[in-house]
Amino acid sequence: MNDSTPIKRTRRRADKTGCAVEATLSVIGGIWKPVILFHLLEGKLRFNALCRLVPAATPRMMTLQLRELEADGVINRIVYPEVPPKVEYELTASGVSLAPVLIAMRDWGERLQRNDESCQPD
Amino acid sequence: MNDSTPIKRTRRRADKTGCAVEATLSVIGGIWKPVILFHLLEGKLRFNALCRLVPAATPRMMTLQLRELEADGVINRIVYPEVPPKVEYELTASGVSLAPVLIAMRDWGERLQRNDESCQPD
DNA sequence: CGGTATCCATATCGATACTG
DNA sequence: CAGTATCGATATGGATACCG
Repeated sequence: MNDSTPIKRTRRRADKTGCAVEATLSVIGGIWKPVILFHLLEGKLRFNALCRLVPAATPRMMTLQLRELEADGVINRIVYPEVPPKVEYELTASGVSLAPVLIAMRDWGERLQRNDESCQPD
Repeated sequence: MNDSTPIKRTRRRADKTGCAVEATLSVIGGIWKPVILFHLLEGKLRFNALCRLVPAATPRMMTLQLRELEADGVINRIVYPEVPPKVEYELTASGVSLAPVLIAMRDWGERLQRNDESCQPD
């Protein structure tokens, strides 16, 4: 099943054409990115923990998304030099500042889910 | 029908795994969708007007995205039966309720742009 | 544990041309 | 004006296997 993102990395153009929205999309515009960030709002998470929280994203995708988020400065990758390996991901200050966006998305999604439920009981 | 049956619907499950965020993404999770919706916050817009506001999106993509947004009930497509053809798009109540998300995205994007600016003066 | 590399099917999207 | 059709290039993302 493919239910991944049609989204590719939006350009960083998001220029003065008036769309600051595009700028934001260039950072969180991958399907799993907002979800990942949302989970990280609650605190640091290890790679596998994230994979478990977003089962539809393969480890490969998780890595790719994580790398991009890191490159965009919204998350930190913390490597603990020990055996067995331990890596944690956490939001940077910039990432934390995305909270309003993520919370708004969650809120809206919750209402959507309620509607879907009443239409398609599962 | 290769391309006309496009854009895999991002999973509507957004289930109880805790990710209402995914549910939202299933609706606005197309690159141009948030941008389109954002512009529509200011009022109805005609097809070409939207194309002009989002130059990077080809008419083809614009149509595709618009159709999905319509199918997801966040915009209305109003056809005026006249010559020359006139079609307007407007947010539905559901679409309007996305405002907090869109505004949050714009706000965050504006700050990002300021940062980018200070790094890459144009 | 936390990845990475490769293969490969498919989806996505731009360009172009055409229509009612 | 507001699209649609078709072609083809490219990217996306799953599966699998393997490594430090």
